[in-house]
Amino acid sequence: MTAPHPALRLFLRRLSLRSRLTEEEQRAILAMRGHVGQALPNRDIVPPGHRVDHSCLVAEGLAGRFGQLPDGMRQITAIYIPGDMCDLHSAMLPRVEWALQALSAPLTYVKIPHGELLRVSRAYPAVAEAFWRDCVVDASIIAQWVVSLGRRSAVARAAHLLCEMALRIESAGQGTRTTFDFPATQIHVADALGITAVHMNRVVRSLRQRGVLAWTGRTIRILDWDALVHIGSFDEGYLEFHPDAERRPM
Amino acid sequence: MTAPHPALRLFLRRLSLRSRLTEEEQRAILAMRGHVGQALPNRDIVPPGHRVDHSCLVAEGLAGRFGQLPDGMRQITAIYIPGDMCDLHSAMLPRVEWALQALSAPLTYVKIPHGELLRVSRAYPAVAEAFWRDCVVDASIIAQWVVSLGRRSAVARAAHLLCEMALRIESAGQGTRTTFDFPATQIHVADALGITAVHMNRVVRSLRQRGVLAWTGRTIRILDWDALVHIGSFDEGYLEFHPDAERRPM
DNA sequence: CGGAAAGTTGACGTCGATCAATTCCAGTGG
DNA sequence: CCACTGGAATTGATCGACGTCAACTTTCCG
Repeated sequence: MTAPHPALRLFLRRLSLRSRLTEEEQRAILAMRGHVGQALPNRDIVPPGHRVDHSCLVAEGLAGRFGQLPDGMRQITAIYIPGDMCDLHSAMLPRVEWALQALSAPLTYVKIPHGELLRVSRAYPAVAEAFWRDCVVDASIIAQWVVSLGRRSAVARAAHLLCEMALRIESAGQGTRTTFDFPATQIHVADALGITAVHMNRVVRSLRQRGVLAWTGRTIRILDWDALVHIGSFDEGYLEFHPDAERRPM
Repeated sequence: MTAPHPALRLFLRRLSLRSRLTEEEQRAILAMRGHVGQALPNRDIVPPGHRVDHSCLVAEGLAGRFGQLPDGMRQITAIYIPGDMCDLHSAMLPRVEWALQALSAPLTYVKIPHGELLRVSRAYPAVAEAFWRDCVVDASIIAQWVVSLGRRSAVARAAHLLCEMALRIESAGQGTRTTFDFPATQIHVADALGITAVHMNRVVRSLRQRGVLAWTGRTIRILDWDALVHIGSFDEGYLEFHPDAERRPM
């Protein structure tokens, strides 16, 4: 038996942030088999309108979930970091209506067949609930994006997203909340915030000039965390860290 | 044994749109016990920042999930119709960060204890997956809202939402896609679309003048479905109707 | 060293916000 | 039966955030 892929350990770490799993359940998750893949930005890893039979686990880099409009405009509806199973939900709804693309060059990911995921989740009810809970956390994050897009200014939206990414990256052990690798372009972030690349640039400039942010190349340094939290009126509650003692199946 | 509440039958109907359940599993769902509640708009049914021990199933009327900002602005992140279990996800994450409010006067709902939901889902893996899938469908809808808020104009957003509500209401057996009861106010819809009530009114006027929509009192009549679909560049795929033959646990 | 993609900046236009009335309507009490 | 009331709907005038268009510069990578 070969060693599990490091990305699976990250995935287990993410699950363990919100769900308690026994040794055995953890072993079962780590034992899932998959195929490693690589991808470059601007080409679909998962194309919309098709049926998929596997979920993609980010191993290295960033991935984004894209909604497309007939006029060519696109909107990112989720950003995934290492340890995120981008489309765990496709195990329940295998016909997908969105696209998955790399936001970094390169992106490394592991394709886990739905068969593996369902086998483990059906063998261990606690794993099924951990997967279910993971999807719920994803939905909770998307709901916050709705709030941002609906009611926050462009600068506030940017600040909020940066806070979110900082904490998620920190909790995944991929950096600290004030200094982390962020290989996406301003264009990608603009597509996530629902603004144009031009305006995104002005937003970044504004945050830079206020001495809140330093964003050079692929690294982001947050120089004034409290200010950023304030600008984005950020409240980390929705990220749902901290597993709950009562969440074990009986 | 008393008869199950009619709302439970609607809920089962909703689940059955996407998941296949055996007779026994269906009976187990219908056997869940709950307490009926009523609510008026503008008062929290579920307040944010608290732990809940039950999920709310809409029986009659409309409910909305609200995100709140410090400055008092609010954004609706989901609209629920009869048969929707508003916060089924709270069974997995009982500490909620949003509020639930009535969008109609009155709203009737059934509070189902998490204990009941978890008991049934742990007894029947297929039910657990049906619940999981239901949450995934909710997330899929929210993701479309992100696309709307990020990249569509106000009129397009309104048209898209109306199409969505029409199909959801039709599939719940509460009307047809062209004529249905919609007891929410323009203010509520504005809060869902991320625009002001004033502009919402102009949007409605525009759709009315184009002969697409008639919205009088609590009834909506869509006079030109194709036009509405076109204006909102609406594609119903994300609503995920039609259960899938391969979705049964083995 | 050359080319493409990303980043950056300015000028100008527009969609939707804001402010401020006014009208409509259901419910309520006299 | 009618005045009264408060929320919703409606409309106009004005303003500002962000989009659009069009350069130009920097960075990256072969």
